[in-house]
Amino acid sequence: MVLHRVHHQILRSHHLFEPLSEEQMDELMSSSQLLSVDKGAPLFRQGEPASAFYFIISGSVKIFRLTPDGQEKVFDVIGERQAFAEAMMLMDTPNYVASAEAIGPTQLYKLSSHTYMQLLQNNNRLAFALLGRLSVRLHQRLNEIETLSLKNATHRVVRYLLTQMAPLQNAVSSFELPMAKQLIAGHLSIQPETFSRIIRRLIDEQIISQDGRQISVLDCMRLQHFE
Amino acid sequence: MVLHRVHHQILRSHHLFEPLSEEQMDELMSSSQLLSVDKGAPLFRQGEPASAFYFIISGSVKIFRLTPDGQEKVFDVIGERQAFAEAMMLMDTPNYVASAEAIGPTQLYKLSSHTYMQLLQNNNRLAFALLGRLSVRLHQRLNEIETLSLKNATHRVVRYLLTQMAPLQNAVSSFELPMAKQLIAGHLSIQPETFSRIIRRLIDEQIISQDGRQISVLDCMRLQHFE
DNA sequence: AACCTTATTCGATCAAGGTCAAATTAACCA
DNA sequence: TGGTTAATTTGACCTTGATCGAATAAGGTT
Repeated sequence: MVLHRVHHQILRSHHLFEPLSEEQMDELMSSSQLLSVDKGAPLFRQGEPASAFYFIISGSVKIFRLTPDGQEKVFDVIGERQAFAEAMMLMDTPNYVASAEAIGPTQLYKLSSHTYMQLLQNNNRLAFALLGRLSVRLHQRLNEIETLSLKNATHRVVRYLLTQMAPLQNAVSSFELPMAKQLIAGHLSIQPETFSRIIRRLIDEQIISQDGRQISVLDCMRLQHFE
Repeated sequence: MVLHRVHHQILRSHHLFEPLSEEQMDELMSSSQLLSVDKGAPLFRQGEPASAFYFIISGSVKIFRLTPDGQEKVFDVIGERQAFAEAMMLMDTPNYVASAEAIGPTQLYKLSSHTYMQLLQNNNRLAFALLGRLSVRLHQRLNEIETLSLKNATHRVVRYLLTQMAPLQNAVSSFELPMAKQLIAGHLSIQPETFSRIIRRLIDEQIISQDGRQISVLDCMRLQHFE
């Protein structure tokens, strides 16, 4: 019960729930369930009927599709205090368009799309919040398409590293890769081997340094203009 | 004036305008302008402040970005009776995230985002219509990302052809490429030469036939499983 | 129709990056 | 902690598709 109150606080700090009244919030929560899942646990599969969306309390989840030849294409990795699959509510297709799986031990809420949709009907601020979210997502996708269109793999990796350090304080220039290198490679549509080789080249050129999953950018200017 | 009435009819048949009352529609139209532009006319450029969205009466418009090396990446081609840049209204960034240019003589309405946003505030059905649009767009982008992630160029071209014939009647299997082959190649992130060669191979294998911009699919099954 | 411009096609060459095999390292679990 | 599995790295090789040059075809204009 105490936990629930903490969770309510966390949920409320998110765009999608902030505009709800206490009663509405309670209604939503009473139709939701808290899940604790292990690494690799599937949350939904592409094609399944979509009746819920999710909010992550702790851990992280990958959103992906399997390509015809069995390779997995990661569209997104969702972290703590973030929602996903919320766009599904509005889709004319009532089925998920991608699959979701925990990439580590994860605690998350499964929320009823139906209940949320009903709340939307009567709360214009809520509709606006959702509109805002969707347009941000759309923008993210545009950027991703641009990244994928970049000529060579090196550009893609460089751009990826730059986006990872973007939200950083100016002072530091060190960050942790948010997922296994395999997954990052998939995200950039290159092979793990190629990713590894490009990172190696950047290290050899003393543009970055690496300690496990920790990356330090030594020379940001050269990184930006690499190759 | 007669023209205007016809146009109103056309606009009203679109999701984004159907839920408006007559008065609201008049209000929106009075803050809009009808543009007639030639091929190549720029409508907006990436980075410009975004205060309007558009609806095409006739002709078509490409949405694109210029990559660092000057190549143009076409995200989308918008045709008759379709709206574009409507997602910009809600973006926190008040600037266009891509550029738009007519790819032929085009007649279109430039509509005030500000006015539309105000109408949104008081019309929940309108908000829902917009939400629906955005989620469709999002889905389109996901599919495009998947296409770009497909290993080889042939897969991309095949998939493109298949999506072009998807909206067709089952009986016929012939369609016209909606834009210059150059642009299609850009859309698929391959070179025009490569596109041309893949088409040639498909013709040689008697899977499709070509007459100018007209493509006929002779053997849909083999197309689907090509290579 | 003659002319000019742009788009498409084709051949030849070459480099980027995928594939396969194998070694090394990191992560996990009892 | 030892042992097992999965992830990462490296090397060698080879395919795909980009690039360059040039020919041909298709549109547009006067």
